[in-house]
Amino acid sequence: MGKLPAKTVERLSEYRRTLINCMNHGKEYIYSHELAQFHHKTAVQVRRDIMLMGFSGVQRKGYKVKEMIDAIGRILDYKNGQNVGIVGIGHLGTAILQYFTGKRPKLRVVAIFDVDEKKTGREINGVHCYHVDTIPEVVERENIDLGIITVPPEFAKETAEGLINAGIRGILNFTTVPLNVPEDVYLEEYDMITSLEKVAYFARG
Amino acid sequence: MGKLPAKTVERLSEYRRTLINCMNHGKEYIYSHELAQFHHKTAVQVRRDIMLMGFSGVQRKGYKVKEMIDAIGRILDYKNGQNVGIVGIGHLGTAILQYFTGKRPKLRVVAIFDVDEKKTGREINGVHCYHVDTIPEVVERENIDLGIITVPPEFAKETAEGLINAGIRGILNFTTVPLNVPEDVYLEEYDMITSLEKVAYFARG
DNA sequence: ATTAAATTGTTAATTTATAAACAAAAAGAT
DNA sequence: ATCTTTTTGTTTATAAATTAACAATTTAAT
Repeated sequence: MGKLPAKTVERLSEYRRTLINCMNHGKEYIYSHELAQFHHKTAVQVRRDIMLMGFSGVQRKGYKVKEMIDAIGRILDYKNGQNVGIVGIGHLGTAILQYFTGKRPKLRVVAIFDVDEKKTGREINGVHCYHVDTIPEVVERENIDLGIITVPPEFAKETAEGLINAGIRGILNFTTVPLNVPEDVYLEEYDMITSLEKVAYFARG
Repeated sequence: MGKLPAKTVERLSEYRRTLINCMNHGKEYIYSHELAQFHHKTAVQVRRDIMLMGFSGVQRKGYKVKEMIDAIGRILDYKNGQNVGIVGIGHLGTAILQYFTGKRPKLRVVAIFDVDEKKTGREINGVHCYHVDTIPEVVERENIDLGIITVPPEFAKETAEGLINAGIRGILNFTTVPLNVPEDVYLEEYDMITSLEKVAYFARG
């Protein structure tokens, strides 16, 4: 099946977050305009995204929450799940690790890496912490597909290279250093400073 | 002066990051295609962004790094700077705080807020930690324009309301809960799960 | 039953964002 | 000096994303 537009994928992920919350509150159906309001989007856009993923609602009743969660899962989740490794267990790495535990069963953080001997060899949040030097073996053995990089900027490049050589398929880079990856590795970069500078720019007249 | 497109503002912020790095390495001029390569963009886009902000380069030599940093500063930085408050000093809040210290003199983290008595009343990374109950006074007294929310999801809504009532102009929300803000408050939301789910989706065939 | 109101699904239009194209100018080579 | 190459700046074209428009359908009300 052909890939959906990146923007639609992002929104589906956001919708699912809200839908799960709705389900936990016992909500059975949801209208496109309700979902839209949560995410500051238009109802048309929500319906269009839903159409693109091949799901259908019930006219005059909206979308069945539980079914739609499953439908998004069929798009976003890989059959047996994907394994994730986090490199750099400082504050940011730990925040991400905590964030994930128990939230997305199909995205499992199965290993974390650091250089600090106070951390390596121990478990943090139920996940074993390995030394970064063991990335090649551990990525192979634990079948890790995706890497999250939260190391200090000066180690960003070599960390990425290590992960790529170990056979990783996707990288989420939180360092301030832009990376280069081969064509067959998907790279996503996020810089908090940019986000805040954007807020700062638009938060004034 | 009219506002630039949001995408251009984001890229200018990213360019500046790289330019500062170039300057620190003694680089005097940079070509549009060099800057483009760093950020996985096209040279045309870089030149267009530069044009939109009203800056000019030197033909056959490129852009003067130092001058361009200043030019971006005239766009992104507010005259006397803007003050920032972080609410929630868990791992994520601390990571952001560390990230910022000494990096952007015009974006000053002047206060952090928490409920934990082990943290309130003390200094963390050189910034005083206040109890969240004192947000109204501290925001007023310290002239805080921008708020970063890194509290547990169940407190996201009330935190935002508190900041808004205290007169904040912009919010960067890192919680998993979508917020609602009045028209005159700029809101930016970021969810790590969405980023990783996007990577997971595109990192497979 | 009939009508009115509400909501989905989809096509068409619009807007925004990106890329292509190319003139103009500067540097260097001949 | 003249020509060639390189790179900027800007316009025009293309592509992507969003919004508008509206038919189809269902529910509820009269």
